[in-house]
Amino acid sequence: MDSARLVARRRSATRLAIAEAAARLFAERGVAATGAEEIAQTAGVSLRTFYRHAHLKQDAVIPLLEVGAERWQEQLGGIAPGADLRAAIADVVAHALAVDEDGPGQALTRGLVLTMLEDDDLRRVWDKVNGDSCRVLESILAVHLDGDDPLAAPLLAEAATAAIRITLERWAADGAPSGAPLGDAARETFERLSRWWS
Amino acid sequence: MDSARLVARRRSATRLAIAEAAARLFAERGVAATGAEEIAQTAGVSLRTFYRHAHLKQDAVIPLLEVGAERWQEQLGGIAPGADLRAAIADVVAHALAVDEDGPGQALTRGLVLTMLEDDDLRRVWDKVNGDSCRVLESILAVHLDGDDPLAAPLLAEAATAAIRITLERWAADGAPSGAPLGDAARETFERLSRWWS
DNA sequence: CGCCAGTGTGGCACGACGTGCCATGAAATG
DNA sequence: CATTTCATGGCACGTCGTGCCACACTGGCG
Repeated sequence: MDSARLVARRRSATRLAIAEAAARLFAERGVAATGAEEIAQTAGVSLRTFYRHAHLKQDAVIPLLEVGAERWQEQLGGIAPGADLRAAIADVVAHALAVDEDGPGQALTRGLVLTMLEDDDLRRVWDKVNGDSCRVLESILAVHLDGDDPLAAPLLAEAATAAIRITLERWAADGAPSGAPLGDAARETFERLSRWWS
Repeated sequence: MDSARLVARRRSATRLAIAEAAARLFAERGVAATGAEEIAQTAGVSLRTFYRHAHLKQDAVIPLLEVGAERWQEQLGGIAPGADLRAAIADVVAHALAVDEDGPGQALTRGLVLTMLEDDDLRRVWDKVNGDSCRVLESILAVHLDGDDPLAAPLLAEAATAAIRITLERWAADGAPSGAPLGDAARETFERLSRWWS
């Protein structure tokens, strides 16, 4: 029973090892100039194992972007049925980017985002991750407000993911966002995108 | 001098032939079960020529999504410097989806969007196309309103592309959008996403 | 008319990618 | 200790995507 958790930890550990090796090599030489065998060797796994965890070579970095994704799930699942959805989502957005504020992962994450925006292949991965996040969020929101407006869920999901994406892209490109914490910047962007409705 | 235009027409003709063949085969068997050689043969070109027009096998359908993209360019370029940007973009959004209203391309386009949303590989292409459109639009808008708010261009671009995307996805999935023309639906969605600022 | 760029195309070969299949080894269960 | 389960490794194989060269076509120039 407890073994399942242990196995899952080992799985995600190798996934992270592969992701970090891929991120480092991609940042150095780009995706096209990095062989899959090379990433696998750097991560200390076989080529076959590499492709078990990453369907495409470029997708190897995705686990690095999904840290904290499980936080979304529970935080969104814990919203009371009658609560103010917009305010609740604003909290989720702010909290999503407030993770490891000033932590050691800051520089690493920033370098990863920069690399993904510059490399043609990784930009496609960036678009896919954002698109998937938007679709997942929309399906979760649809449960909370089924009935009334069919556009409510898509628009709210779009506003939330766009706020996170735009904040991250500006942060990665322009350096620190004038000193304000990332979470607050994302919340402000989201509020600006969604303040017009109740 | 006129030859350049003629050559360009021949180029886009073969591009469209490849795109239509790919769209048909992808809809029938999916991307994974369709060989590149098969698409090339259906389009009447060589395998080498196919890969000259589509860097990736899945990207072969992109030209079908870019019809009318050049209309954006000139329409956006024709905006007066002092005009109301939000209203102008609303017109562009509405006009973009009003193209060949009730035309023969309606059913074809709807089938293509449906296929792209269902197939895992094509959904990545869908995300890429939308992301690229958003980035191009943002760079164009940045020229029109440089100076004041650095968030204005990203947010406006996001609202415009999201409005088009959400309208198209709902139209493809749920059938006709309760009788309203696509252009009007997209304009309404955009207004709703962007009405809060001047 | 003949020669010469420039350009789109086809054919070939080759490296890289991604997967199906089976064997191995380690950990949990009885 | 026997057995089941699961992640991994190794191998082979088909497909993808590209670099390179040759060919055909078109338009300009002496």
